[in-house]
Amino acid sequence: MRKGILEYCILKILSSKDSYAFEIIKKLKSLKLIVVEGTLYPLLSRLKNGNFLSYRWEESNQGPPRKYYKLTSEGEIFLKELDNSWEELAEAVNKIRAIKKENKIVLKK
Amino acid sequence: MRKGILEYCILKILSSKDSYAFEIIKKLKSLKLIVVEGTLYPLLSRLKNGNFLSYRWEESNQGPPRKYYKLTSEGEIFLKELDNSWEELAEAVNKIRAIKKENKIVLKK
DNA sequence: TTGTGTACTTTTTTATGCAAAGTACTTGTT
DNA sequence: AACAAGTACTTTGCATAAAAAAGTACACAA
Repeated sequence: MRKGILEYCILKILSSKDSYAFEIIKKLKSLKLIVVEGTLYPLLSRLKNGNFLSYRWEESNQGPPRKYYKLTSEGEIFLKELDNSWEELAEAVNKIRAIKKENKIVLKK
Repeated sequence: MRKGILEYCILKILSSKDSYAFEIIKKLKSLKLIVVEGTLYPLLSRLKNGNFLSYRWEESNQGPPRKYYKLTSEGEIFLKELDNSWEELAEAVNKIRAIKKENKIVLKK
């Protein structure tokens, strides 16, 4: 439904610190959000193609080079929109969660 | 991502009161969750085919007959699972929302 | 040299959600 | 009588998103 929750999480994480895919996956896992590579890499590419992210390569001393992603100014604006969407969604769902069970009328003998 | 938010909302609404599609749409709209028929009807069918819902027909005095959906016992169990999923998701997202922007070291002259 | 951990990429499948168009009943308006 | 508007359910077809799966490649340790 209101798509973009994962996108929102990724952008939010990147807004605090430039990061690369593998690190993002580890962070999400530590927060109990299972995300696999097959989901994250295409998502990052989409965000980059949409001009919400840019990247640079950096060497690593323990493995292959890393692609560090960074929010663009468009990305920051988009992040604010997603922030509002999340609040609206959470509010709506919480209202639904608060719905009381309707009392059925039970006829006494 | 963690699919099932709409499903969750529908089941939760039905758990409080048997209802029909048109009424559910109106309720969701009033909560600012835009849902259209093309989304809801197939979703209700899927839930029925999965044995989470059953239905009965009821005449209406102002329009065509209505299909009232009702949670099955399997549906109640599924609803509890979705309830947990939502809590986990909301908790994870809120943790991400709380991430502080990293201070960049600025060298003074 | 074999395995493990790191890291990115691509392809394929599945499911979700929406747009759009269609059927059909009731009530009110011209 | 004809038509529009509101109610109510159904189906089809498309676009996108997420997951599964398989692949490439580097570093290091046993």
